[in-house]
Amino acid sequence: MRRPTLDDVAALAGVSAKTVSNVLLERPHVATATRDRVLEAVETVGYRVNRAGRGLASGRSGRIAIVVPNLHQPYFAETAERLILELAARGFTSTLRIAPDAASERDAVLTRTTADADGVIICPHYFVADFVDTALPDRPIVQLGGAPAGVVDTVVMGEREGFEAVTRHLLDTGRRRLALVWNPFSSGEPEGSRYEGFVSAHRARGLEPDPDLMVSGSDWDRRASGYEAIAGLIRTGRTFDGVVAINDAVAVGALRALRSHGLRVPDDVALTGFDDTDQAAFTVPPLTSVSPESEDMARNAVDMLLERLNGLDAPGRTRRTGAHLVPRASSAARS
Amino acid sequence: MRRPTLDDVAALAGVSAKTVSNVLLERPHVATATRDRVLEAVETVGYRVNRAGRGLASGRSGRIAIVVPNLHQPYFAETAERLILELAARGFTSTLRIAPDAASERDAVLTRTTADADGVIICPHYFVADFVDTALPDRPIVQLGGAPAGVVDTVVMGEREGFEAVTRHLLDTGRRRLALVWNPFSSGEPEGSRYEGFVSAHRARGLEPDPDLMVSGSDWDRRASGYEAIAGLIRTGRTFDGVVAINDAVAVGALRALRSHGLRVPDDVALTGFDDTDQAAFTVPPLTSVSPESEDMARNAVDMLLERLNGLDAPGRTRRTGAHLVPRASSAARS
DNA sequence: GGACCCGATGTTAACGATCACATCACGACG
DNA sequence: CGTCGTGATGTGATCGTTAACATCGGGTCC
Repeated sequence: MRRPTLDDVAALAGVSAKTVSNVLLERPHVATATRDRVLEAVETVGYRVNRAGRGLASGRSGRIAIVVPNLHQPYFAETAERLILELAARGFTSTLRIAPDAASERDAVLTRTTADADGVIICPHYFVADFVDTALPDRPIVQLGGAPAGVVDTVVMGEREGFEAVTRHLLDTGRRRLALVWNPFSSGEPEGSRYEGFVSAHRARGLEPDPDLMVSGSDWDRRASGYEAIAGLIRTGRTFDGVVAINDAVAVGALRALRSHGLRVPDDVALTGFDDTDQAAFTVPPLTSVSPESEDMARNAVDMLLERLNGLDAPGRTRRTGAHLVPRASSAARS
Repeated sequence: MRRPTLDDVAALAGVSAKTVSNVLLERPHVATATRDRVLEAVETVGYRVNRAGRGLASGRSGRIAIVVPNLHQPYFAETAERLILELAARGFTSTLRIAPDAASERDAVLTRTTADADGVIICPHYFVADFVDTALPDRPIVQLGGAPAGVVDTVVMGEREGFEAVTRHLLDTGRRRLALVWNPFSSGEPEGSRYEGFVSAHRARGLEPDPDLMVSGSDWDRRASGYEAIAGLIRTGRTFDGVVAINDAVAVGALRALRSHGLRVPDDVALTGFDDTDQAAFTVPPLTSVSPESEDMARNAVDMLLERLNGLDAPGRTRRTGAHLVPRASSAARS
């Protein structure tokens, strides 16, 4: 009951192991009759390739590392899910690395851990691109939703458009004093473009956002942060009739803060999120959000990675994906 | 700039490759001085083991496959996270397989896909243990939260106690007519023990649950199912003052149904979930739930798997973990 | 009709580690 | 004082696959 090897298949098909290998790798120059015979033999003996042997001989593992800060935030879980499915469709295995802090993110990317993996797709939390520039990694890296950096490919989602759309939506349904709730780690570019969308939508309507209404909580946890930010606004006596949250998690926290301070959503305050995570549809009231078209993001990320694996040598590229408003009850117009 | 191999390390340390290997595998009978010298050499040349080579020679990949139906349901995402971290702590890599339907679950378990993996930990959705018995897998399998089956090890969470606790909690805070909301796939054992807990808590108070209040929705999606179940109860004119949901996802759907039908939680109806997923703390109102002590579950699952990998040969074992009530506002006593 | 080319397949040698076994030195013990 | 046991290390083979190159046969081209 030994697990069958290439040689077993070869013997049965009456060819050499190399030919079997050629068939399985879909190499050119294999006669159709031979291929059929080999494939049949594969079936008969129940052969399955030994990844270790292949990996050793080819220098490739066929495995991509996906790095996320955690899986308990729906955005990361859903993104990881999409990536895994997309990679599987292209014949790659994925290994999931959880990198909750900057050090482990660095670790995961720079081969220290996850030594075997032909490439890395990372949803960065801290990733400031610094360490990628200082210590050049030895395999392709694609960043999903971070600030474009020198050497790595980046997929940026339609943050500017998305925030513009959601802000416009609120302004056009009669809201005038909009709060913007960041998450505490917003320092880099991407949050910048979110901010831009927020501002430009105001200006397009001849309005100017109130700087006093742009806040963030301090907590690591995004939802707690959203709660804290809104609680802070209320405590300091600011008034507002709409809240644009930087993502759904922050919005969920904000929602709870609004309710526990007696503000009704959407009657007193309209609320919007971003990412259109699964949870958005099931909050009470359902949360208006922006869908980042995550299938597109995943596909683009994998595309870029595979191009690199196929030998592409170029400076870091950037691809942009779209985003569209998903209106729900949390931002319904006041009756 | 070739990646350093065992031989490079050996040359620098003045020993043979085998000795280096012995050091890295922490084999006995290595002199301390030698070990130190080798480890220093490893550091100097920046050696990292080649998993493919090791895998080929040892017949082990050091990788465990985690199989979940999806990652967008918080319970699965959080469970996967725990498992990954637990495995990482024991020196194992994880590969995540998403198996949304029965066929792919079967596939993932029976080596067809995921050929390289020393073992499998599966959070079953459909898993009826049937196929494991018919086609004996060639590597250890641990089931997390399913019905105990013949050949595979199983971790069952404290479902009976948990449901008993949460039901008792509702009864003791004055609720009398409790609905039980299943999810549509509840046919097997584990749901049975949930049911038992629900019933036994009633009996312990000299009460009998009303069969008309035990319902499930039909939708695949658990939340939609919860929504549907409650909407159905209300539509058919049943009255109840408490809802025990089979898990948090179902509870979230139920919560939305209650609110959209004008029932207040907890004033009109108390509501409880199960799993204590991250989302429970941030619903409005926060959701009373039962924590399955998931660290324990993950640890037990990994423990059992490693025992098998270390050669244990025994019939399928079952380990039980605890569960405790996490009371929140959704089940607060009426004022 | 001979040189050439190219498609199809086989041969040999890695790839980088571990395993089973051999070897060696040294102290203990009868 | 020789034998043996044991701890420490080295030797050679081996894992299953693919890469590089060789080979072989038959058709094409001039």
